[in-house]
Amino acid sequence: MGRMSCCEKENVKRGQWTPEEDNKLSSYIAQHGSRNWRLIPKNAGLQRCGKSCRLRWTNYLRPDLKHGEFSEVEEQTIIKLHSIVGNRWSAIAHQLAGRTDNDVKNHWNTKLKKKLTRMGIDPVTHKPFSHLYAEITTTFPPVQVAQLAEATLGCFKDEMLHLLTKKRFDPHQLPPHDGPYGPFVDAMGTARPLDDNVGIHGLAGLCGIGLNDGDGSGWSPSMCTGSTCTGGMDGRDGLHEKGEVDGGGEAVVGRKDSGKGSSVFGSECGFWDMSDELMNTIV
DNA sequence: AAGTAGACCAACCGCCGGGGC
DNA sequence: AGCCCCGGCGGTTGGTCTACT
Repeated sequence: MGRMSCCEKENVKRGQWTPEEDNKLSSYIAQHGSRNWRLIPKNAGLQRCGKSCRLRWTNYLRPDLKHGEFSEVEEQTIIKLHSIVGNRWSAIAHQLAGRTDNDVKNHWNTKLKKKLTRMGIDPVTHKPFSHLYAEITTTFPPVQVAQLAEATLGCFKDEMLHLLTKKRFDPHQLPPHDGPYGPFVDAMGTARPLDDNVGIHGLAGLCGIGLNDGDGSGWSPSMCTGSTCTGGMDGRDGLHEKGEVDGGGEAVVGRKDSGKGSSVFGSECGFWDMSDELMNTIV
């Protein structure tokens, strides 16, 4: 039995905020500040939980917020920062005056992810799909390539299927290998044997797809969120959050302790050129 | 005109870390 | 040291709007 959420403890209202509630909250905070969110709804005469008030204030009512469309510059900034810090929306939002983490997250999920996909770039790894395709076809036998293609349905199916139908797997082009299909060459160019529990899952992480262990029957497009790898890795943001691959390259994207980044994408993808100054402010 | 699907976004949920006791 | 509360965060949900059939 878990602890009740703050909104369950009291008889509080939920759902959309009314203009009167907004007025009450805004005027209370203007007078008394925003310390102690637990007391604010009580003192302001609101039947809301403190958490809901805080969210309403930080995401909508704060006077310094921008509410309009994201500019091209803002979008570029989000993409660049996401390529470095991953889904750390608050860190990204701090670099954008007047934008909240919720704004950034929503904009990423609804617009930018699709934009990158249309450009042929995997929004999870920020690598071109062609790069991923090369990794797939030089690493896996045809059966697994087909499975990957199937698992990719629902994620980036158009891009991947196009690529996967252009070239077939050629076992003779495999590099020398230690494991059943040779070492898994990850995003960092680091060779990993498949039996170290990273191989196919690592690739799945690169593709943003989820995989099951076992007989292969668990392949399912529904497992794929498009932005996170929900199977086989850490279930959250596998490659990013865990820093699965050591050595300090793309795979450190999103690591909270990452101290690198400015040149991370520049050489491999010819992609982003993040200034160290900007990096230092967010990492 | 009605129904449906997809896009968008505000709000909620659950987890985590920090601080106070 | 352990517990509790609070605030912050990222992921997810659900309502509304719009475009399409």
